[in-house]
Amino acid sequence: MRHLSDEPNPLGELEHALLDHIWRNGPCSAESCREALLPQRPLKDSTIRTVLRRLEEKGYVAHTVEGRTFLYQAAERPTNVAARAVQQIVNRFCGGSLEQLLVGMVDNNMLDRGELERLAKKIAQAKGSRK
Amino acid sequence: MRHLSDEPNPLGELEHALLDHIWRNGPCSAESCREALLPQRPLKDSTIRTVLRRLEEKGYVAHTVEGRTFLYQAAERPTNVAARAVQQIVNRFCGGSLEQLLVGMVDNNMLDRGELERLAKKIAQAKGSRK
DNA sequence: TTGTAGCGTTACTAGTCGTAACACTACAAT
DNA sequence: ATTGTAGTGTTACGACTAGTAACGCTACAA
Repeated sequence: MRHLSDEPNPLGELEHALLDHIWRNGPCSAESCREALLPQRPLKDSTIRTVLRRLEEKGYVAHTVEGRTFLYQAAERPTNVAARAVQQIVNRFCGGSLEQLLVGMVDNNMLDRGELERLAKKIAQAKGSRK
Repeated sequence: MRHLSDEPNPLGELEHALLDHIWRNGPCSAESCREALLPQRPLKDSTIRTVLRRLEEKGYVAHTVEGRTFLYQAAERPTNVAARAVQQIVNRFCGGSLEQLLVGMVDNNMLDRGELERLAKKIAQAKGSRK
């Protein structure tokens, strides 16, 4: 019983591996994806294609037709996907307060306060000069 | 085929609702949980108890016995759960770089650079005086 | 002594993900 | 012209998860 108000799509492990490959390598055919994963996971081509189609249904990738071949490319930058996922978490667990989340990360020694400060400065600067 | 290297447990919607209730209200019996959710979700008591047990299996809550009744209480603070979840996301999607994540959030207008800076200061300060 | 509150056990259902077989189509080489 | 094949679409099956719940057992209270 999936709810409509759910967040826009968790990724399975293989799905993630494929998406990741596309993120790293840019547009790929199903076959090239398969070859890339071969050492880790010897899978049939139909498997790869099924998963790629699912990734497309979920909106993570899109394909264009090149000759007879589908070229899959990422629909979004990974950091954007991550950002939205984090937003969900913040809403669910931190009452919408990003600050609380960051405090929690400090508590869990995932980043120390110094680093956080440094990051903030860096970003504030970079943002000024970028784009 | 669930993988062992998976993150330590996604929550379903009802699971989350119950956990959230416990977070807000402190230790509760199954029955009090059920009553609290009644308006939104009229569920049988056995349903509530099943989900609470699953939450316990997943490590989100623990129970103590009070007379004949189980009192469920949160095993962890929500911000800690959130922090770990975010860590997963950062690893998966941002190459482990929290900075990239934050940049993404700025790009998506989830927080502006000013706010980020302000947060960093606040946290750096609070951390000094707290605990 | 019996009703009932609260527990444990078990189960059904729908959905997701990993995995894949099979069938169809169009081009390429014989 | 025929056929191999690369690439596609369709369909499916098994494992697992989450929502939902029935049922049965036990101990206290009236």
